[in-house]
Amino acid sequence: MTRASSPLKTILVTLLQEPLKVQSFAQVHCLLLTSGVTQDFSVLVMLAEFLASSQSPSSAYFTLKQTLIFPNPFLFNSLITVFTQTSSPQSAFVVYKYLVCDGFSEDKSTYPLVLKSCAKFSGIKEARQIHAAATKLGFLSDIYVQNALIHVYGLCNCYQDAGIMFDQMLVRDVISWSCLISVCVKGGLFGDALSLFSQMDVDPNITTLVSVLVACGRIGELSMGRSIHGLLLKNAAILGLIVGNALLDMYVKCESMDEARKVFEDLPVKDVVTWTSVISGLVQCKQSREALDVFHAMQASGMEPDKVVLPSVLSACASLGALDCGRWIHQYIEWKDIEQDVHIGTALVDLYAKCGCLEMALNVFHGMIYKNVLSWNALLGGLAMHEHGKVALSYFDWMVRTGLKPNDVTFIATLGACSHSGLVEEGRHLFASMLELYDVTPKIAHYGCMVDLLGRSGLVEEAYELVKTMPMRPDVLIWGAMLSACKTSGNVQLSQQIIGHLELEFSDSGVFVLLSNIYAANERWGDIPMLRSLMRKKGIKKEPGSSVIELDGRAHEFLVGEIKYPDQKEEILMILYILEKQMQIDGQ
DNA sequence: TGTCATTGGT
Repeated sequence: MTRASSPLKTILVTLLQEPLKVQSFAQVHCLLLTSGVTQDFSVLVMLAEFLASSQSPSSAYFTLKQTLIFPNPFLFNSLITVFTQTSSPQSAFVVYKYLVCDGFSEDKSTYPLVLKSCAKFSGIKEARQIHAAATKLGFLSDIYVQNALIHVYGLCNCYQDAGIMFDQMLVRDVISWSCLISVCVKGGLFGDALSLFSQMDVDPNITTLVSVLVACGRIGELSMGRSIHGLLLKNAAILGLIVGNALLDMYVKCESMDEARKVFEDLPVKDVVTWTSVISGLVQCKQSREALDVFHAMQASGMEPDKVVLPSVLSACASLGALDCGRWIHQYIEWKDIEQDVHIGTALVDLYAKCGCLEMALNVFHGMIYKNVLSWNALLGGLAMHEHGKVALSYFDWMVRTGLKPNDVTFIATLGACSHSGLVEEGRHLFASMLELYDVTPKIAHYGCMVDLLGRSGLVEEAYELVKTMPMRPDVLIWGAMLSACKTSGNVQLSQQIIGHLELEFSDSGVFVLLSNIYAANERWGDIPMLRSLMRKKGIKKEPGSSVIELDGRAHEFLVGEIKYPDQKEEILMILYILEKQMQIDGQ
């Protein structure tokens, strides 16, 4: 091959590395064509990469075609590869179409490459065309093509086609198995993924094990996750970052935080994914204070938070009422120009709503470009909590008008809003519409909302009728709501019936607090020691009440006894006070 | 020169 003079090549290579305007590229292209550099393969590869990253697929294809003396599949494959990596992977398929129309210059490597682009833009129609062409031209027997087809069919939710491809293969390698397992995981078919793993007749590789770990985490298969951990340790002394992160997240999802912490501490290198897994895990396990501590440690280590970790941190702030910390994060998002996607927006709405800043919650909510059901739920929950029943109902109507389908949480929030604002008729109507209009089957929590709504409005008998006709067994929350209703209306007789159920079935300290509340409201002081001895007999201990306050941006938890009157727990404290007093009287 | 892998909110 004739090599171009080295200085000219250097100049051209430099020019190709610059982001050029089309006009000046034309000049560079002239130089390329006239200098003989086009016979230098490495320059041609650079040209192909340059074209795909800066021009339309048609212009890139035809420019490359003009430049080549002999058509070369490798260079067209480079075009396809680079287009696949851009934000418009469809362009890769356009290049493939031109290749097919010209009737030359594709090879067997073209098929996996262009199928990968289809997987990226979910082009099932395009993938089927490629499948047909590969069959016709005899490329289907290539294991790379087969594996790529399994992948693309799986990602386009055509699991049956992926399975058929897999079954038709005469020889399957570890990639074939990994492809099918990973598409099962992506499609939420975690059980299928694990069953495929158990059927594997070749040794799994690291990638396979990562997919299997994800499946274990999602269905809480802790023991299998642990055995994969053992398998990994046998093969590598130190876990790589992706494998370590997958392992860590498996323990997190299985809520085995001690093991998760151990993996976390042993990881020699941590990235933002590592920190995110631990923080979101702690939030899910209701350890929000620890989550904020880890977040502060993450910042101290110099790791920059991103748009994925921040919703979890905001959620921790929301559940602790750590408004200052949440506000700081909101400012940080604006300062660092972090994309305010639907996750971040929803987490901010939730934070402000839970902390009682409804105006801010509404501001953020209305500023969101895209809202999903969870965004509306966060707002509705906030409105419910702060007794804006009518406003919540109008937002509910608005949500439905936008075409979004409410889910079960939407109804819990909206029924709760009715309950807190005493909107009985509206609540009844909403409850009836759940299944009828929105295809959402009422769960026990929805019955709980209705019992609460009716009970708070003094309709104890109607609430009890509803409990009796429920399609499921009433749980402790339902009876708790009934007892509260009895307390409000002073219906001791009905409460006795309910207590009968409770004494037999439940051992929850909250119910006993409610019971004592009823006795106290009816001045039945004599029954309280009976209650207390029943608690002792059933081995029930009252969990200490707790509250959290924020000081200098840090959340601090206080147990009962450490501070005198944590306002949120005032009612429980009062009851405990009554119980203690009664004990003192008994003792005298 | 081609096929498979990690983190998110009510």
